[in-house]
Amino acid sequence: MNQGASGIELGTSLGYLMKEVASALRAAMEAVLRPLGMSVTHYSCLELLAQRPGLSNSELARGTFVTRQAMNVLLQALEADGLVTRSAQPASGRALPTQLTAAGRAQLATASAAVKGVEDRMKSHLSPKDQDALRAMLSTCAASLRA
Amino acid sequence: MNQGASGIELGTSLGYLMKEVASALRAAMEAVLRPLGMSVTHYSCLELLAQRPGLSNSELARGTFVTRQAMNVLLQALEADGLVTRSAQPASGRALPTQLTAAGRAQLATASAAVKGVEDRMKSHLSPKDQDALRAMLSTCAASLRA
DNA sequence: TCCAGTATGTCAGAATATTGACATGAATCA
DNA sequence: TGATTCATGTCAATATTCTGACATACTGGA
Repeated sequence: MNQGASGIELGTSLGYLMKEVASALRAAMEAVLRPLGMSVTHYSCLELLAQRPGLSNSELARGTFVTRQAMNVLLQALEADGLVTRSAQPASGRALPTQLTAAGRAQLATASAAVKGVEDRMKSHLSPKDQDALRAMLSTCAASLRA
Repeated sequence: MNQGASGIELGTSLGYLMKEVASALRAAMEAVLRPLGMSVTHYSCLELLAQRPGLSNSELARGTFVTRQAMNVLLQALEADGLVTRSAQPASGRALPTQLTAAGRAQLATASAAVKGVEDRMKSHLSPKDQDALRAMLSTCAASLRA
């Protein structure tokens, strides 16, 4: 009697569960990254850049799920700290390719190991088959939401 | 060769996928709630309050995954708009029970239907059995992260 | 009883992200 | 060619959330 016929049952809502896991994951990541002096977005940017060197500001923003304005502020800080470098001249259009420096790679190495520990803990009670199934369903959900 | 042995493979990382779905879900919710003049947290608070009347500020904060300070700011706005009422006297301790007003319930009804549409779209390509499996695995992940 | 530990509400300041806006460069098309 | 549309980088203002801090209220044990 607590919710109407068209309401959402929080206890069984996939959306609520998704938010719960995402929130717990973010909190766990913050807990291990804070001692390293990094935020989640900070780490995400470096990780993305390590796997896809040369990404532009806008591409990094999309890959880390923030606006390009927010990523721009972050990139300026990362560049000032000597963790990344941005080309002075655009290779094409206005996009400025970004690369990790040696210092950036070094900082990332520590953070990446810590974050991997968190992710391992998250899936510690899932069998490899379960993990594959979860991956597939999450991809399906993401695709459905984009449509 | 893009990442070290202990690195995270973004393309297959459950954590990254989770963030992707949560981000897409939040964006979709914002898209339908904005025309109604509500934010996601605003909606979440009303929904939680409808299903569990009398929750305190701190309990609402935990249920919507924000700090109690942020929820406090939101509750003051909701109260000023006549959507909720807070007891003047704590029933026990310092916790002040909160209730939805008729106006709050009315606003929630519209929003809840819109959000249900988003959630339905998200799971539109999952069978009922898949949905149960996804729920179970997400619960497992949340429990593992809390531990 | 007293005290340490925990939970809550709330204020203030700082950090972070978002929306809005504008100029620039490329691509598409009539 | 010229015009339109789209993507990008960036600045400014706003909004939202968080961290830090403090007082208050309950709880459990010495």
